[in-house]
Amino acid sequence: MSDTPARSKPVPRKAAYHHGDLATALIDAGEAELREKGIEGFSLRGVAKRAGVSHAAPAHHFGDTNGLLTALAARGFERFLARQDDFKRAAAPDPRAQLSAAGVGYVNFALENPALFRLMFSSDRPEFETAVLDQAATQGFMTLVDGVSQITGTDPWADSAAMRQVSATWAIAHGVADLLVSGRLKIVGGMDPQTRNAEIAAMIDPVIPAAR
Amino acid sequence: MSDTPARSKPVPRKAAYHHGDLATALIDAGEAELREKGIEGFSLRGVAKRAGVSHAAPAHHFGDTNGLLTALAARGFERFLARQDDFKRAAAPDPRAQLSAAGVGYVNFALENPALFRLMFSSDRPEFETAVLDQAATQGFMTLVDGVSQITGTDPWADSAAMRQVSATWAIAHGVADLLVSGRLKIVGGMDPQTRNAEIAAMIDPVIPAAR
DNA sequence: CGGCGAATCTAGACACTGTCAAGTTATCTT
DNA sequence: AAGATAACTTGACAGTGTCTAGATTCGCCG
Repeated sequence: MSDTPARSKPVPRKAAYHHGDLATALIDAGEAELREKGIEGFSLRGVAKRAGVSHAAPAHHFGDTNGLLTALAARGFERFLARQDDFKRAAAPDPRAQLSAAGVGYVNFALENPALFRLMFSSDRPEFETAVLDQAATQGFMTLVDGVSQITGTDPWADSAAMRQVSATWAIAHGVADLLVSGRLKIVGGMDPQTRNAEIAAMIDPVIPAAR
Repeated sequence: MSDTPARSKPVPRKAAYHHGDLATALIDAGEAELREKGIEGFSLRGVAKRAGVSHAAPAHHFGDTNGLLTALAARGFERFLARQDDFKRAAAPDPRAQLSAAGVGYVNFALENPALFRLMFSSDRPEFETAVLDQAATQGFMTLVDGVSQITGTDPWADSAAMRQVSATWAIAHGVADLLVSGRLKIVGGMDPQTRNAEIAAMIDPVIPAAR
């Protein structure tokens, strides 16, 4: 979406005063800061220092700290969906296997990006009303609704039992992810990745709706 | 536990300089601060101001901010378990109904104390190695293990399938709670309490193990 | 090609935060 | 009654987010 070679941005410079593409550089730096310090140690000045600019530079691109966190969360949701797609592609094509794979991808993303996951789901700081973030955050739910719909052959928006299955599927994946991120479920957390994913699937699968 | 009339504390004073029982007063103030400002707006100086003492007074009782948050989390877990017991007492005595009620209590506590719930499950700030907090946090898991054990007649510590059912039960309750707290699951969140609890139970119950 | 408006970034200041050190006041012990 | 100890205050320091004003560079229009 942002890879039009000319035009969009004047190609990153090595310039001194004008950075060239500071906005994305700040997002990169912010992601590193988040990963290393966690949400609760996240500092806007620290991000600026990482990017090699003055402490007030981020404000011009993101307004305030929450603005940058909003951008980070939006990018997080994109990667989140991409990670689920990774697991889907590696799974059998039938709808139940696809939904199960998405769930395992959900949990794996959380384990791979714990601080980002918390920013996306357990923080009040990102402004979720922002168009770009709201859309990114909603899209995952839409594909989930779609997945259940393909299995059951019903429209969850019109069938409250199907919508309940949507919620339950989401909840089991999210619950496993969040408990693992916060260091609970130590038994599962300590497994090697392969058997761990099998264990995760074994927890999720019973909740996934049966084919109609 | 702390209601021995004499001895334990010199009975709250109206004194000026020495507060009498500042430690619990700070926990009360801290809980109010947490409720109103959330974790991310929590300020130790704000807590001191609420309690009417100087900004450095809390340090003498709790060390640093994380020390107070640790105490808050510990008290949170006590209330958490008590709230689950409330729901258990109001439910049928058979083991499955008891476990289901505990799950609904789990979610209700989260909805009633969103910031405290996040402190307990989505924050790195409390020191979970602290004896009092570690014990309080572990106790819930123990009763959960016990509940599954009573239903299945097996010992989850010796039966990996039963332990998986423990994890899954925890995960579905936790997932529903966390998604509701963070404002996802708007459909469920918007219901009136009674039908909402029925909906929560309907999501949880299929995950609860069947009787042996 | 030159200059001018606008975008980009820096520098400084302010109020606020958590934490530390030193001093003050009350309680407890003997 | 006096000295020791615990409880609390005051002041200071570095770090934070955000605001303002100023400096630098880019892009465009002539």
